[in-house]
Amino acid sequence: MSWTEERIDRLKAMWTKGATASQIAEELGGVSRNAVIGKAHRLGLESRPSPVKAGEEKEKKAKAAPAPRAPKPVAAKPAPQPVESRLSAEESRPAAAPAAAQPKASAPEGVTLQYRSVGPGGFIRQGPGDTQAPIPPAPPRRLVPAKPSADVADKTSLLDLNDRVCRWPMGHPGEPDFHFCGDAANPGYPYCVAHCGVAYQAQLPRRDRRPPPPLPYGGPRVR
DNA sequence: CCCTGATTCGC
DNA sequence: GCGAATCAGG
Repeated sequence: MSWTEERIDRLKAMWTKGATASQIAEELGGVSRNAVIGKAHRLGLESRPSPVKAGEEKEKKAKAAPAPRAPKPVAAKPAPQPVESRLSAEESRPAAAPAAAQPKASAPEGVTLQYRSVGPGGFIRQGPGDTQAPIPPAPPRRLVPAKPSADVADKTSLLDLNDRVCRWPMGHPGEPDFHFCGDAANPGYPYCVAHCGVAYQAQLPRRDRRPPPPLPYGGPRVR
């Protein structure tokens, strides 16, 4: 691969935007992370927080008489670039829960079991044997203005669940109006079609995705 | 180990 | 100019 103007522009844009060299290399394809870094420097792109550079100011030319470090005399391999398709576990996993963070609060007494939401319908049981400090029940909280009396009346409760309704949790366990979606489940799935779409987001390898037409390159990457 | 960017230096 | 090899920190 050669550095066409187009590719250089992309490199510049992404580098400026803060993408890592690895990400840029993947995005561009056909180049290594090192190639990207090398090119970025040759282009005079401003260096970004480097782990190594953090502790400079010392040594400088502290090359008293150390080994001039000769690279392997052997010719370097041409890097076949097998274009292997890899999906990290992160990327291929069903999507994360709508929300899972539990605010800290003082622990009430007499509570022996706590549940922590870790995903749609998923819970991590925390028993007495667990070393981790018990996570107190979520105090009442609202992400949106409370709907005064949007009661659980006609909402799908835990007892209403069966394999024909969508079990996508709405709200958070413990909250007064916590319920489940309850729409007709996508046959074979625990959720309705809409929530399946949220839960199972197949992620193609970055290089196989359609390049995001407008900058900035698909926005913030989740990590 | 993984990741990161910086640098060197043969090509 | 290019980028693999290497370094070095997190």
